[in-house]
Amino acid sequence: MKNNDNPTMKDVAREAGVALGTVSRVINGIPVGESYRLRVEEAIEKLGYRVNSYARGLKTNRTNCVALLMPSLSHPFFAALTDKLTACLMKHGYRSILMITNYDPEAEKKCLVLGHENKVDGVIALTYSPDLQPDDATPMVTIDRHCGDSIPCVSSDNYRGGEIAAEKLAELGCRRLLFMSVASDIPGEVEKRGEGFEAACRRLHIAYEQIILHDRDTEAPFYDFLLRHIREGVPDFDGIFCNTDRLACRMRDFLLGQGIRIPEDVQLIGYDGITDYATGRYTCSTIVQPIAQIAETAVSLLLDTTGLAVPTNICLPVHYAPGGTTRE
Amino acid sequence: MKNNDNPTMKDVAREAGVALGTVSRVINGIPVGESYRLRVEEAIEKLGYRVNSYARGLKTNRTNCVALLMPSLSHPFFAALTDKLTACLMKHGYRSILMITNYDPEAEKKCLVLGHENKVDGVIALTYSPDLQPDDATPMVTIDRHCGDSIPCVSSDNYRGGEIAAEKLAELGCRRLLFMSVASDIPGEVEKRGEGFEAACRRLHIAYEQIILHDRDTEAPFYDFLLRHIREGVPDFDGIFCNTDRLACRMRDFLLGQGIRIPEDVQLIGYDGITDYATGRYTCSTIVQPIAQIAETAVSLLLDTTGLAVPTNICLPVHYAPGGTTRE
DNA sequence: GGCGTTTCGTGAAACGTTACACATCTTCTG
DNA sequence: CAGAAGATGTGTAACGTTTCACGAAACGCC
Repeated sequence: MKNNDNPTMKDVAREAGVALGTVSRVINGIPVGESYRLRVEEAIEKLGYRVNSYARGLKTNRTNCVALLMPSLSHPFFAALTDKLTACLMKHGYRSILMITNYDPEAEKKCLVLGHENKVDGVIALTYSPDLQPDDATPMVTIDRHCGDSIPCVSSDNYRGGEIAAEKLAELGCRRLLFMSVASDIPGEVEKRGEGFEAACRRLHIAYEQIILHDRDTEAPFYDFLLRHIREGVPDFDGIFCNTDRLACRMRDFLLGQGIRIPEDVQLIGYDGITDYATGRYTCSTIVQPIAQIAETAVSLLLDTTGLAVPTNICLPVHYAPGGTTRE
Repeated sequence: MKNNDNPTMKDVAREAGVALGTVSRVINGIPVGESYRLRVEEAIEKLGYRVNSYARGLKTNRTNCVALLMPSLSHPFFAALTDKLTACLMKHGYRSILMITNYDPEAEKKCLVLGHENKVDGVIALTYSPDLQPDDATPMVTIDRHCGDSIPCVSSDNYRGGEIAAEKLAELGCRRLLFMSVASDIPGEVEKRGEGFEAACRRLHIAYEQIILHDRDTEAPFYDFLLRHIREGVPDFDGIFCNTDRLACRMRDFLLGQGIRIPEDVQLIGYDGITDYATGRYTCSTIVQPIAQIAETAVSLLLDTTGLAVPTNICLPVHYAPGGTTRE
């Protein structure tokens, strides 16, 4: 499969006429006499030597690899998060091993075993088990789900996000609100969006209704629900909060197709701040999650883990971003 | 960072009272006497032994890791492809190391070096360099871009896809077509969609115009273009072909917002077949790429590489899928 | 100018596997 | 029944690094 005549440190040492240990020190940036260093660097250059991370990993028990557990990449939030996580890890000199779990706790466990075998230095998981535990002492950080006090979790302020959505809709003059959401069977941080929304509605004395689905694969019930609530082109609601931009975008598309004007007839707010769907010209209003910051926080939480520090849960702020108009 | 008292094969051997080699054979499925095998398996179970892939990789020079070079995950096609590739690789017992290149040829080269150091067994690249070469003898497969005769490339039939789009629009009665596209500076397979579209239009004697952008970051010129071509609510075009679903979806959203009916006033066809945007109720028509099949083909092309077989370019068929209506 | 102290290079011993030569024990064959 | 041919287990030498004890040279100090 591969012809394997890659030069090793030994070859470099011979070429440079120095000891093996000296080559190692040059490579690892440990002080070495100027003339030696130059000779070694020259030899490395000449031979096209590349370090073998497997030999290094075996010896040092550190691999510079982090496992990323994601339920799927077809949801744009996960894709964006994975994108940022990978970029951020690379910046820190880490490689990311991507594992797709399909929302399946069993698969998640298998991935952790695989990660253990692969000696990853850490795991960042967006898990759908209530209590995922690292397979061994590998450090782990979760996103959007608490998995016990020993595992730090980073999320954005979903509860507050829900509140903001309701407040914003109220501010825009809406009085009959609808909350649409696809929820996980095991409630995690994400489900707090609904709680926050509900609390704010109650506090503001605004009528609200909700439709919550547990099936990720079809949006048909949403359409049916909306159709039932549109009488002669006028919807029962004047404000809708969707718990993802993707959902908001589809509902918007549907409503526009029904001849309902947005935002004139119905105000629509999504959630996530995915630029694909929101925060541009002609796009949805949204509650923006600081995706890049979530990724950075997760990474630094993971890499700083000293074994001594107390695991911290970090909750990052969200904000409202108005969408563009649909008319010019 | 990690307490490291993981049991090794030596521990297992001692526990089971057999030789090291025997443990190795059990683990690797090489025939071993029944009683020995049981003893070893028991010891493995009892100690919670896990193979150390770094030791194994060092010895065998095979790592069961494949590097995935992707320009970004924020485009849903790349995300979906990465999702499928990873799933497919996992099924074959391979792990995928994800590398994000940001469409940057320099970054791509660095990723290949990183891959080499990490001793990946192969590389699957969606590259934006015209001539990406593997850093060493590592097998490589590209997607949607030919990088020389020695490197197999898998893509779908973009030229035909463009043709189909034009034919379909013609069939639906359209006579003034528009092609909208975001194109790469260095034309790859993807740019053939436009060629096919153009050729078909000419062949069918249908008028067409096109707007091709080279900036991935803004869609403003598209909106401006459309606005210039809408006179008193009536667009100059009765059929639009967008070179991605994402683009089609945004244009559709915009047109609907302008009060233009789809598909009554304007027929719209996207490209990719991303379920997020197309092929559902209330969604765009599209040319469907067989994403899962592309992923599977790339993987099997990569893993079957024997060093002897002639590199093959594979072109998979695409098909048209009608979108849902916007009215009920 | 001897003597500690620092600086820097050397060589060998790990790290946890696999693979291979060898030993041992059966089984077959003429 | 001797000897060849298979099974099957053992022990050890790699794989390419890092690390560490050691030695050699250079330096400063009273």
